[in-house]
Amino acid sequence: MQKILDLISEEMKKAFEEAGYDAALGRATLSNRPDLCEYQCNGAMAGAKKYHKAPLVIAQEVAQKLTESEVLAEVSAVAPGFLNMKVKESFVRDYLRNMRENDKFGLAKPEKSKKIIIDYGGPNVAKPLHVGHLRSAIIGESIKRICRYAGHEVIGDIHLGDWGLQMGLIITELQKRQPDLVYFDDDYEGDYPVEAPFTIGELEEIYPTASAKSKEDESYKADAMEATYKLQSGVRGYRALWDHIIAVSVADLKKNYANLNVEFDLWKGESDVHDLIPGMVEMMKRDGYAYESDGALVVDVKEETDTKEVPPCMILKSDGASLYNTTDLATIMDRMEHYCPDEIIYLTDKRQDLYFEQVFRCARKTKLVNEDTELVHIGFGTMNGKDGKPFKTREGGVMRLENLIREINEEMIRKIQENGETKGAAVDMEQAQETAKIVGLAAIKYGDLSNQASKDYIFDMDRFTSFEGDTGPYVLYTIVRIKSILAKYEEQGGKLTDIVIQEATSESEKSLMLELTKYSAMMEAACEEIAPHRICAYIYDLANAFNHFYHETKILTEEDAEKKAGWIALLTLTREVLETCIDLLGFSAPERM
RNA sequence: GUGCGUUUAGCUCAGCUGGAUAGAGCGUUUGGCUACGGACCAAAAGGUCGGGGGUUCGAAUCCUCUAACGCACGCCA
Repeated sequence: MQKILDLISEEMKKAFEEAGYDAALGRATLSNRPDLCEYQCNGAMAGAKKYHKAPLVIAQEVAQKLTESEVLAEVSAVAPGFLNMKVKESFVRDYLRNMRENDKFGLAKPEKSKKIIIDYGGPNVAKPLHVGHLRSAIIGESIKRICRYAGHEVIGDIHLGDWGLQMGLIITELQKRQPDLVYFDDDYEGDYPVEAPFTIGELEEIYPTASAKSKEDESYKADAMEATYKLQSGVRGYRALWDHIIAVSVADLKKNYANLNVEFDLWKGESDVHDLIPGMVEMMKRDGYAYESDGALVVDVKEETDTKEVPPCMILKSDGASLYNTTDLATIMDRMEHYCPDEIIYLTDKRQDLYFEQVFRCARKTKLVNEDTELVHIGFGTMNGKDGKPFKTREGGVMRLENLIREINEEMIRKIQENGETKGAAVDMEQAQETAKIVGLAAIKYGDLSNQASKDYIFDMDRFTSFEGDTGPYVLYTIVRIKSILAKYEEQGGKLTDIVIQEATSESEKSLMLELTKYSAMMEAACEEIAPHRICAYIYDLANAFNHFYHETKILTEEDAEKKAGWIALLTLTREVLETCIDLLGFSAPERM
């Protein structure tokens, strides 16, 4: 299905051509003066020089050709040469009817369906999630859903941090505390227990303790490095212990991500590519890419056209150990082999921009990726507190994600109760909690996604949880309101099937309809630019347009049955579009709130 | 030092790829509840788009210089 702007442009281009001008001048755009018109075309001004004619004359000639248009109701030429247009009610009606009948409201399929891997989340095992993980999860999940909806094959991979020194630290601390565990007995040959010798709570306490000790105590650190080495070289007991750590930690992570409505297709980690590293390093040396510099193994990634200094990409540290770069490169190799994606998208903090530039260049130079596989880094900004500095707890520590979510939920419950009380209705606590969870998540996600990902943003709990203004709860409220009307219509014996949208009979109705027609163009842009914030801006406008229409129109008491049914059809489409959009943002609407 | 990013209303942010009078929300002021959900709607006030120069019919948007702030620049991830 063609986008509405393309249809209007086509009409315009024909008119330009008929009037003897270049058709390309006929490109129509949305009006930026809604008080004057709905759409505009500035081609007459652009063509003035080429044709040595006053722009207004050109515009008038073109407008002349459109008096019989099926699409445009009004076309006027205005000084200095604008073409102002209004579209026909029947045209809009037909467009919306088509939207309802088409899959995805008529969104065109991509020219080529790509296979895309999205690498997001990136938590470390045995460490609690904190607010720093929030953006990667929220933005990554939304991008995954948008790309998938647009028609691409998308694989989301959590890319766990599960293989570094941190694992050695945990094992070391465990050994100090429980030296008698069979895992530490080198002579033990039997099966290891199925049950882990620790809980997630203990694990989360062990890591920071061990980390602190290793910073103060050299010999402790040496032990941890030794343990890391033994783990990585496959010592049985260490490996079994590691399995426990992963299992306990992953179970907890799954629970936490599920609460965020975030789902990964793959739970791979750094450990999965450990065995690939020696071969990869060998290849890089053999093919002459890697060389030794200051004891470390590096690959040059400078390019002639660089205006900045790009340091070489380090493959191995001077002690021979692998590092982040190494596992990332090996992961690329692994992904190429198993999935052969057209594109890999990484979501991390934007401070890692240069780092990814190096890794991508290195992967290309050493031919780890196909030439036509795109590597994309999407760097997001920092989540700041109201003071404009990185978000912290009141005490100044790192805020755990669970606590942040709990605070939001408590605030939501308070608001729901308040509302119930002012209405005089009894508040069902269980239902209130369920609703608070849904609305709270929308508040957090909308608050994040409505900003451009690459920018820092201020996390303002009061603002995000408000039901007024440009917020998640406001959008949900609008959806709930529509649902409520549709339910009443059915109660009154109306049917939601076999009804069709009619021509608009009021300004506010037409505005709502025109807002709906923008859907495809918005979605294409959101996907192409990988920009969830466009969806947020759109549903906010759409919700506003609906509320405006709603306020002016008595729907259920309308006596003309066809008109009433047309409105119900319009509401149904509005609801479907809104719900589709919020699903792509990663949240949903409750039945009541 | 080099590079990247940011700078738009009191605050938080948009600005659809160069168009007319730069838009929202919050906050402030004002009006609307005999309710299809007022958790809403309507209206007002509020801006030399960091600053200078340039490109052109026309610039928040493109080029250039400049300022402030943030970030990154080989053995962390």
